[in-house]
Amino acid sequence: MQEFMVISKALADQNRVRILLALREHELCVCQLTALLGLAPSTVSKHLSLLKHAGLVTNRKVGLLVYCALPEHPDKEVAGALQWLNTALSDNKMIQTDRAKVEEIMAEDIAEICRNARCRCRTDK
Amino acid sequence: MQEFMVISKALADQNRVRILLALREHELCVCQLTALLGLAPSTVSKHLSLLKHAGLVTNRKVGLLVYCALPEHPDKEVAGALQWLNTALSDNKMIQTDRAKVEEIMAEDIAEICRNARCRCRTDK
DNA sequence: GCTATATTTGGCTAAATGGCAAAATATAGT
DNA sequence: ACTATATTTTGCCATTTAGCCAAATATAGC
Repeated sequence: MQEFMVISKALADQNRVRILLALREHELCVCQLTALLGLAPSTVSKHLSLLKHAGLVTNRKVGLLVYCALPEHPDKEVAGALQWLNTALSDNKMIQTDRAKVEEIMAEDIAEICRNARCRCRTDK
Repeated sequence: MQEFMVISKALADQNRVRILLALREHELCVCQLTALLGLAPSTVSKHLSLLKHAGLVTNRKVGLLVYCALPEHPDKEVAGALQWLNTALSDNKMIQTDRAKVEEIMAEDIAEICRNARCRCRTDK
């Protein structure tokens, strides 16, 4: 029951749900997800840590970047959760907008994405 | 997306999940659910109001009693959620214990159940 | 080793949430 | 109308949580 509750609490946040659905299309690094959601990097990192702890996301480190993906062999609790997301939200407006935004992000230079994510709220040069 | 989030937040509490799984077997009134969970009636009522708002539960009033049940024709978001609960938790220990407890509750006199629910925390006669 | 950069961790604040008790509401029986 | 009783609403408190910034960590390139 504990495992299930960790998963259901992980799904109880819109930004985390958006992350999971974005990862259906592509493996994405933290700064790309930061660009998608428009949040502080530390906030996104915390969301990802929670999702990972729930078994909903896996990590792969490549140089400085941490790439996130959906698990390849999820257990039945996780698989059921992801299936629910798919059936309930595949045709959702916000998710479709996100999908388009992810395509833009994939097209851009990743260094540029990371820089923008980091400096998002600075006013000084 | 808003509807989905209401549902996912409704599932992010253990007691609400227990309610939903208990209702698979029998329609139950508020005081029977109160007896099952061992919470204050007002707390259970709040949980039920939330579940109802999410479309996960329906109400039927019979005299003084309010009977709760799973929806007969859920939309796809709700149906997917209930399906997830089923696959993830059918063989869960706590849920099986709850099932047994519900059988006991069904066997008892309902007036007695209600009285105990109401007086659960009084120390005086 | 030093610097740059992506991510994580820690500390903080504001808002949301789950719990209870007490009061209010609704309905049945007298 | 009055009483009893099942449920809901309201008000309160303690805990959790999502967000940010600043500091710490990890890795790559020099």
